[in-house]
Amino acid sequence: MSATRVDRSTARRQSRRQALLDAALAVFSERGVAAASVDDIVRAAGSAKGTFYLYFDSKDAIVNAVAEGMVEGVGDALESAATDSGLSPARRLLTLGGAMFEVGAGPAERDLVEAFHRPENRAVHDRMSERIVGRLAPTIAGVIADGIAAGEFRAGDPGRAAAYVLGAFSALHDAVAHPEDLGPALAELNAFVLRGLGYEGEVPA
Amino acid sequence: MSATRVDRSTARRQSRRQALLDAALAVFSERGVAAASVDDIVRAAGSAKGTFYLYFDSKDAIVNAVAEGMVEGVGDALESAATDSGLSPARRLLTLGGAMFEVGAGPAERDLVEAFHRPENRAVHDRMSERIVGRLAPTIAGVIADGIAAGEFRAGDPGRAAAYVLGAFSALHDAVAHPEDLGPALAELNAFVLRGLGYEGEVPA
Amino acid sequence: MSATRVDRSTARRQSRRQALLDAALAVFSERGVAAASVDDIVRAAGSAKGTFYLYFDSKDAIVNAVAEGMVEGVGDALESAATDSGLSPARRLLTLGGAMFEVGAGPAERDLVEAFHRPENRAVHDRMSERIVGRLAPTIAGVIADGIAAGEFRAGDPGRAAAYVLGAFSALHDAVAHPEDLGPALAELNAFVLRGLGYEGEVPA
Amino acid sequence: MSATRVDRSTARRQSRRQALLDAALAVFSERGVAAASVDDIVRAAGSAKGTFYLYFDSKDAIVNAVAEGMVEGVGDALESAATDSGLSPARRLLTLGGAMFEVGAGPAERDLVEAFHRPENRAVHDRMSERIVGRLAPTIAGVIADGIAAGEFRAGDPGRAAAYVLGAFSALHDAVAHPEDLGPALAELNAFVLRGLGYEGEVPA
DNA sequence: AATGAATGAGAATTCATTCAT
DNA sequence: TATGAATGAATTCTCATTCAT
Repeated sequence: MSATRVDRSTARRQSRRQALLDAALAVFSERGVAAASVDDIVRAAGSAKGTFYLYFDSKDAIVNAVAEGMVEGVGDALESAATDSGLSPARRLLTLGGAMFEVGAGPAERDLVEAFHRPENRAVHDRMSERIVGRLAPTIAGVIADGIAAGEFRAGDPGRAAAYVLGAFSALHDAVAHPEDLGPALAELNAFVLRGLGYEGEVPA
Repeated sequence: MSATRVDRSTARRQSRRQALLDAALAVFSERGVAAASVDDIVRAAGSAKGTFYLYFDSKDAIVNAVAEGMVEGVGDALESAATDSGLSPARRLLTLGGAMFEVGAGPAERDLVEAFHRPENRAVHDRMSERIVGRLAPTIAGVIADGIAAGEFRAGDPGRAAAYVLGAFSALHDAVAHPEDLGPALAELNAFVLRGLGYEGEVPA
Repeated sequence: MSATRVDRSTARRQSRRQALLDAALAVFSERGVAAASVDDIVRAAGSAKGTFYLYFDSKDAIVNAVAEGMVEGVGDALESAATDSGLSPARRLLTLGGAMFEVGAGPAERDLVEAFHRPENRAVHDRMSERIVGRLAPTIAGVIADGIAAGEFRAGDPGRAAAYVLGAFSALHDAVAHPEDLGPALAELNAFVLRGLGYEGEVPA
Repeated sequence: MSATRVDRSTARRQSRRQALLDAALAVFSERGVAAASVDDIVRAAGSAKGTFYLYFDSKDAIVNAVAEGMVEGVGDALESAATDSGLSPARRLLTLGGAMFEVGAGPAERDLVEAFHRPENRAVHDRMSERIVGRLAPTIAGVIADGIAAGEFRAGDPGRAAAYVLGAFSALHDAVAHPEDLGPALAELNAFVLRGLGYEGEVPA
């Protein structure tokens, strides 16, 4: 009984928190992060200002939480993809790139991605990029090192190569003007990256 | 006489404006753009707050002007390099990349570049990147198109390829941890980019 | 049966109330009254916020209740001492002063007294002082009037004299820097007060 | 010319500041210090909220400034009175007491004094008392020590005696219910204090 | 009785911008 | 042109109090 009540209240607590996160996401994409006020967020979430501070210590905290939320889960998936020893380094790299692109591209965040391209919203975008990049760079460097060892890639320093690969991957969003271009854009990006690393085989689909 | 006076006052006007720009640059690199107040800027410039608004319409305007100032000049140099028909597309591309890296690497702006890598300053960093990118992307796309036509490059859509190239170029700063790594890092980047575009010749130094 | 149950629940009710009072006392002495939030109090009491309002109408109410609690009991003792017709007015006055000093000097409130000397806590200190003074002033005035009638004291208006006496008594805390000074300080205070009232006999120990 | 302009602007600056101080004084006496908001103050001063922060760093700063302002000047007068070697210690002590009573009793602060007796306003009252007492206690102790040396007073520790004297002095406000009682009240207080210190001569008028 | 999540009015402070001099 | 005092809307955050469970 007590457990049930706790569960229920935990559930409600989580949904409140989630409602605030969702609202923040929405407001951030509409107004940009800097311009978004806590007032905007609670208005969108339909809760009182005080409630906000029940769940987040500060505005900064929710910005981080939003970014965190977008990175969360993806990180693990990426790493397991990257370390899947059953695949060749080239494949693993592409899997990584694909997964990376998925970040923030969930059903509800579709238009957020679009919104992040407006200059005033770059800040969060970058905040997330930093987290992702910070987490991915070593992983990618590892895959590249593997590829070099396997004779698949030619590259100088794997760490630096990882930076270039990430740079190119990050540009995908900029390269895709219309959703229908995504397929070709991704294929071209894959080819660009693999060839850049000295891969000479066929580029896997 | 009148002309002289106007000139002199124009000159003074320009130096005032420049003093504000310099001050803004200094303050931005020290505090970050968002945290920098107009007060900070005028204090650093040694002028009154009202004076600021004589030269700039808003704080936003000076941020743009600072970014503009950093891009200014470089743009033309880049374009002329990119369109120098005496060079092969591959060479032109690398020249472009090198020039791009110079942006904001002048003597006084050395630490500004460093500062722009601090997360809170990403906004301007991006603002400038956007301007540079906005200006460069078409140029690069043109060079790539030339390269494809010349049979030097293989690539799908030149516009998208330009985005990837720019992405990789932008990552150079991230890749270079210590100044002495710049040489190798640049060489590797050049190779990465040219190979990524399907270039099969020797990578020019 | 019913009576027993009521008693038991009354008892529990009282202990809850007391727990809140104790917690408030503790929090007030640690943080100061203004800085202490209802949250702090209920956290210290181990009860829920709503419970607080079951026992007290407002934060203000518990502040008064804490003050009341410190005065409570002492008041009666003071009055009976003051009206003990077996003693001379001078003695009765000194008894009063001694009793007054005991207020808030109980075992657990030792550091509270110290805390009340910190400027930010003056508010409660005064709140209590007011209550004590409000209750004592007439009593003291009565003793002084008795003393005048008995030819022991010389003073103009007994009410005003009572105020001065209370003022001097209140200063005892300020006068005692170290606990070991208390003895001499009290003796000097007694002498000061009695002589101030025109008492010319030997000052009783 | 420049000097004149500076003077004028300094003058205006000072008057603005003073207007805020006056407004604060008024608001404090009406609402109490804790309940008074910066909004209340600027509304009363007829200036904008930002202006407030042009002159004071924080709400706390103006509270201190108000207290300071009330103490200011009086302090010096008190000390010079206390150290006027042409007077006997007894006289010097009474002069001190009289001067002390003047604090905050200026023309415009008349009702402030009254207001300070309402419980919620005790905080500033105390803030000022502290400053005054902190400044006066050593001075008074010095006068008492002089009096002991001169054979005029009998007292144990001059420092402790000073505390009692200050306590009694402070009670004057409490003793005076109606303004017309001030004369007799003061005379009685003087007698109380001097006798308390063992003074056996005639109490000076 | 007890709980604690929710409330929302209100507080202090900041800062881009204006304007009288 | 230059000044800098004045402005006030907007922002973040607090906390006493309420109320559904």
